[in-house]
Amino acid sequence: MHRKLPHPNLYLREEELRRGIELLYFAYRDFTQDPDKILADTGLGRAHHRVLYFVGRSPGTTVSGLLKLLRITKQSLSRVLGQLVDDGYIEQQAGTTDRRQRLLYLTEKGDAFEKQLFSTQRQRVAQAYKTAGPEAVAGFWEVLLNIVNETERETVLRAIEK
Amino acid sequence: MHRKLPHPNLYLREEELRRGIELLYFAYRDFTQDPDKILADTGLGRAHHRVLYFVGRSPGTTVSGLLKLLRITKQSLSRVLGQLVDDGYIEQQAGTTDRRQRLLYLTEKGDAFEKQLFSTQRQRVAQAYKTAGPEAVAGFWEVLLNIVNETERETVLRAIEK
DNA sequence: TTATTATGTCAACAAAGCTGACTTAAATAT
DNA sequence: ATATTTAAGTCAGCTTTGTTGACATAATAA
Repeated sequence: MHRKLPHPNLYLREEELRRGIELLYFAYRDFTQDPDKILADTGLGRAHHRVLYFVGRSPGTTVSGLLKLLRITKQSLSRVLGQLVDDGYIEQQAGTTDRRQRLLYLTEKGDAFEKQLFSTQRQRVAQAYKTAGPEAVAGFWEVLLNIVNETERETVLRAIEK
Repeated sequence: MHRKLPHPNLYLREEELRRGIELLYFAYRDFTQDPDKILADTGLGRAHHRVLYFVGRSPGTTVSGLLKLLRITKQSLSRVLGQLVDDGYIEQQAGTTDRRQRLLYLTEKGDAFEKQLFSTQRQRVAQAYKTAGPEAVAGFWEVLLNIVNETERETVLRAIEK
């Protein structure tokens, strides 16, 4: 594994920090483009994808759980979520212990669509994992996790907060 | 270094792919928030930051170079770039060999502001590099680079296309 | 001389965020 | 019991940042 390592004593140098920033920017730019292409044909956008993704990842999550996770306002979420419900991608159920809550679930249609969107990113990420190898993947996770706000790392590892 | 590795034969499993997707999303979400806070006080936004960043990174880049790099339309760029020029963050010089080109440079003011914005991200990324260690950083770069569109990896490594 | 290229501009529109004000129903606290 | 807080939703209007389409100017290339 003759992988280029950042110099042990110099890995905080500006050049290496900027490389990380740029890679994060370009990787994010390209990895969102796959689902965006599919979404363009439906009436939905990237914001809808996020909601589909996280509801699929954590069925039964609540509206306020999603709000915290996505860090947007309820008015923004409401618009997007309303469309997803109207179009039959998401179902709402009143909470059992707290009936004010709306527990969110993907419908079959929503599940199928999420899978379709995921499959494009799956390919891209799988190819990257495969090319880079398991040790690189572990490093990738570790650095990204440490870039996330410290207070939210636990939440991120659990994928979603209910 | 008892780092958790993805299982060699199973590293393409869905769970591990979704972990990568989520980490990318959350890391991006949090690492953009630092400069956004500063930008909120000026009249500028994230789009302006990107232009400042890449012009600073590659002084003398052209308008069309930026357009390809950022993958936005010239009308979008024009609005943002125009404000940066009007506000004295960026200077334009006619190209020497091709006088139609506008070569872009940060002014002193622009350079100072870019440095201020960068410093917030620098801290975050430096801490993550330090915590994760140099091998992890190498893996982080390698996976991210492989997530970028294959046709643009060279460009990304050169930071910017002129 | 003509066509193409680099840049810029006007106008209109869309996605997705925001603030502020207000409502309803259910759960909690006093 | 009553009052307060919480979860969710709604209406209205605004901002940022992206998009199309049409057209203009100056410089380069054919």
